[in-house]
Amino acid sequence: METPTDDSLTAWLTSQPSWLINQTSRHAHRLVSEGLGSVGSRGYHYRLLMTLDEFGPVSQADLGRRSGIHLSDVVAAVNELVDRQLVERAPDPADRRRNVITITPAGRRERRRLTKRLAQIQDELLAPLAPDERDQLTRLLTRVLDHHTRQSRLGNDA
Amino acid sequence: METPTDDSLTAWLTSQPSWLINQTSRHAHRLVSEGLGSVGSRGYHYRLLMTLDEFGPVSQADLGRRSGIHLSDVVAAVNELVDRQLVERAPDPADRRRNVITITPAGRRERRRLTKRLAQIQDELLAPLAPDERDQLTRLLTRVLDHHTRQSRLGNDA
DNA sequence: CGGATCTCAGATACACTGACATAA
DNA sequence: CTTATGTCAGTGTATCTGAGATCC
Repeated sequence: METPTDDSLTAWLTSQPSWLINQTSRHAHRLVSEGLGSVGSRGYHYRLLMTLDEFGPVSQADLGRRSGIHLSDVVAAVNELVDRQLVERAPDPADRRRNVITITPAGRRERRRLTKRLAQIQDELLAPLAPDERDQLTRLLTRVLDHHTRQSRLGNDA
Repeated sequence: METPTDDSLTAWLTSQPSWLINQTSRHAHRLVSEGLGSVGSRGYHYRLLMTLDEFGPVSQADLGRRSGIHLSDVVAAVNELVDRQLVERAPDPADRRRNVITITPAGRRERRRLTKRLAQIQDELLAPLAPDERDQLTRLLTRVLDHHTRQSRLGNDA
């Protein structure tokens, strides 16, 4: 399969891992967007609520680093979460540059609701696979992702 | 792992298949974009050249259906391919609504060049996996993707 | 008429860049 | 002076929506 024949070009392309991963990602993204969107949230909102519920009140810069969301996007997403009263933004008296973000009880409920929804989505996404196959896929993807995450970090920080 | 504990929320999230697939897709997409971009092309260009080289001169609507690219995006991408003289656009005398798109010899050469580049990229993408693991991953993703592609088609056409 | 084709303008989600003011 | 923080405006990409003109 290294060199495709001229009468099976698209068949070759659609069997390449990069194509399979990108197309599957489209479906995954669609399922997640519909799932979270049906209750008024986006991926950024969920990731921020998860981070806040686990690591407690933090500054926006910390929030961005821990969640992997760019600082400028944290600003916009936190604005939206504040509007929906799922988090609170307050100046840090100890460091007046900082805004401390705190999740509210309503935010915690929303976070739990979205978590349940996301768990259902995994089931839809991997519907054709048996449980042990799902584990296999998870392990393989984890290794691929770890590899590239480490590669990226070599150039970015440290 | 159905219900995450409160002190491992982000660990739970980053082990979910939807997250693994979406993040891996980002890396795959980056590798493909860099690879094709280094020779002046994008994914759309490549997919269109592949489709044209396999299925011969076709209308833009057909091109969109066969390549899976939205018609409005076919228009823009074909414009760019015409500018680079990789394809030719000519009105269909038999049906004056249609534009018939034909790949040029230069387009064929470019298609072969991009194919070789893309094969290398698969290797970078799956670097941490052994050959049999790569096959496993390909098979699992193919089944997941087939399932959702069929699901989508139930609502779209036919 | 209904339907197909092509084109363009715009929207979305995610990610990133640059500039700036402010404060440590 | 340098660095960190927060904010805003803007870029880029893959995808999709909607409107309109044209033609079968």
